[in-house]
Amino acid sequence: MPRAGLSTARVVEVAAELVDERGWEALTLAAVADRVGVRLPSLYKHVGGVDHLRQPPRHRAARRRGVERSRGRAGRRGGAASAVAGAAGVGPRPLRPVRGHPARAARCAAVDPDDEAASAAATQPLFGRVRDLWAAGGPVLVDAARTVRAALDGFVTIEASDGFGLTARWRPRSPGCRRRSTPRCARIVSPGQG
Amino acid sequence: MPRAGLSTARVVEVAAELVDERGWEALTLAAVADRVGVRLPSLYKHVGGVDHLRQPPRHRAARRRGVERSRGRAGRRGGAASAVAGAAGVGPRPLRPVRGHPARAARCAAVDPDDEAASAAATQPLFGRVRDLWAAGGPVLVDAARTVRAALDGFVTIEASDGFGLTARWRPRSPGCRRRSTPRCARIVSPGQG
DNA sequence: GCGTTCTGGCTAATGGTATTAGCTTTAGCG
DNA sequence: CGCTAAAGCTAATACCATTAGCCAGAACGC
Repeated sequence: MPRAGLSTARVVEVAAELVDERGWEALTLAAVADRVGVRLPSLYKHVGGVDHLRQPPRHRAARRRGVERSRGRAGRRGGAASAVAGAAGVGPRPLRPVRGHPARAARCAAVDPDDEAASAAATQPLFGRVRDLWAAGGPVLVDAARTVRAALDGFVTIEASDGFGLTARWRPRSPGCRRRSTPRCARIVSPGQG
Repeated sequence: MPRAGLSTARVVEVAAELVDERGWEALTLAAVADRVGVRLPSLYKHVGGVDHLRQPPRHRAARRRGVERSRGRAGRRGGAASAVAGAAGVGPRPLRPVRGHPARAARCAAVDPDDEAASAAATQPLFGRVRDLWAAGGPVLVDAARTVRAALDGFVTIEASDGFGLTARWRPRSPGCRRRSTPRCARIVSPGQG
């Protein structure tokens, strides 16, 4: 058996590709294993399970960066605010970079809720955009309505599911380290037309 | 075999109870069947499948009501705006009624995206609340940050998954009517700490 | 260079899930 | 009563995630 040369990062990356291409529904270990050219159980040598692949990555690093930037450039244009907003694609051409890339979207949207500075900085531009659209009225109001509707969805859903609670993070196996309990992962169904 | 006297409405209702009590993760046909006192496959006589139970209900009716109200009371305090906001619990005591009731939350959040009037009316109060919190600054800013972060989550996620597209709706079986393709249901993982 | 150890693959097995097919019983109606 | 349609049921299929345990290749100490 030749080795596939996998790593945790590689598996997570392929999973994200899969989600971007075929949506969250298509994210199964079988699909990931198939794509990296390995049998399914082999993935468990690199990731903790399917939940691991569903988690948005690296809050801690993002948090540190966010704090640094917002300290240095508070109040200015640019900095953490525009950086995160730019990453999420919120702006004149909303969501260009994430449209059709759900995994990337999850990554952008996942700001550490405990980091007030980063959270505030991340979302201020969106807030401003909604306000402007709303004030403008007319045809643009449709965009505003949709934006705020999405806000309501996210707000209600997250509050109702775990109230911005924390979830445990998976770590690679190491000797003497038992796997901890399954992280609490709330799922919502995207509200299409019912 | 005595009959359990089920109906589509009853099954959906029990499923919602289950979600409220134990979360979306616990919503399985087995659990629903157990709770209504019936074997699993029997549920297929009443619902189209598990996706049917996950869909937020009754956009059409909500839409009609929303239009009527927003026509009659546009611009006033109350009306559709405060009705939906009240249902969602957005206000001085945010989300009281839905906290711990994810199914109810999904129901509240699911406004027909095509109905601009209803959508706008539904979400205006949330928008106003965020603006006020933001303007107030200080400790309340945490709430504002979290609220807007949730907005970003919802916005980005929905846009990325189906861009506010429509999904098919399930109907009870009838002779000569084949089941249509599975509705597109995007799931997101609630962004806990990563 | 050789043997040991660790790592990353594998197969097999378990138990959960949704779904369909086809049978049986019940309820309702002439 | 007898027929029919609906509402249960069992059985079977085909996924899925997860764990256990085996085996070969790579890395490392001698």
